[in-house]
Amino acid sequence: MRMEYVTAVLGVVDLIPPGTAVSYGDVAELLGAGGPRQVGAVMSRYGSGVPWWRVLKASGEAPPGHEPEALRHYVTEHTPLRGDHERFLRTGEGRWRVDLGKARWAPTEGDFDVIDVISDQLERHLHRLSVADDGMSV
DNA sequence: ATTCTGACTTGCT
DNA sequence: AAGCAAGCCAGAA
Repeated sequence: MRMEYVTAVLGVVDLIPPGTAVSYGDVAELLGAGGPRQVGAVMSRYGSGVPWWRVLKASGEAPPGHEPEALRHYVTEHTPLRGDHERFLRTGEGRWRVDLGKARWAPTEGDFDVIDVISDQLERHLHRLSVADDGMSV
């Protein structure tokens, strides 16, 4: 995993405000690089320092293995939820999801400016690498 | 070069 | 609503 990609992803995740969330695929799209699985890989290994619970599956399911912890955050910051999360809190049973329809983060103009800078930097690095690769491959 | 793996997505039952 | 198969993207072995 290129560290430039990692920092780019984390940079975007840091912008996501409390009470909102986006899918892994959304982050990849905002970044204009990589795919959902790449973003997932970054969050899995390097996401501990950022609001990782605000990035989840497109279905609204919390990051695998971190449901309880994530749910505490959602309740605290009033993230729109669907399903019986109350029961999940009490008994650990029951299905629930973040209601991405309502919770999906809509970046402000300022956010987009920051995102543009981040993705531009990333693209420069990637481009430079591809040029280097071409030179070495012949 | 191949094959396997994974904090993914989408489309179809 | 829940499960499944394919597709997808990169990194690792």
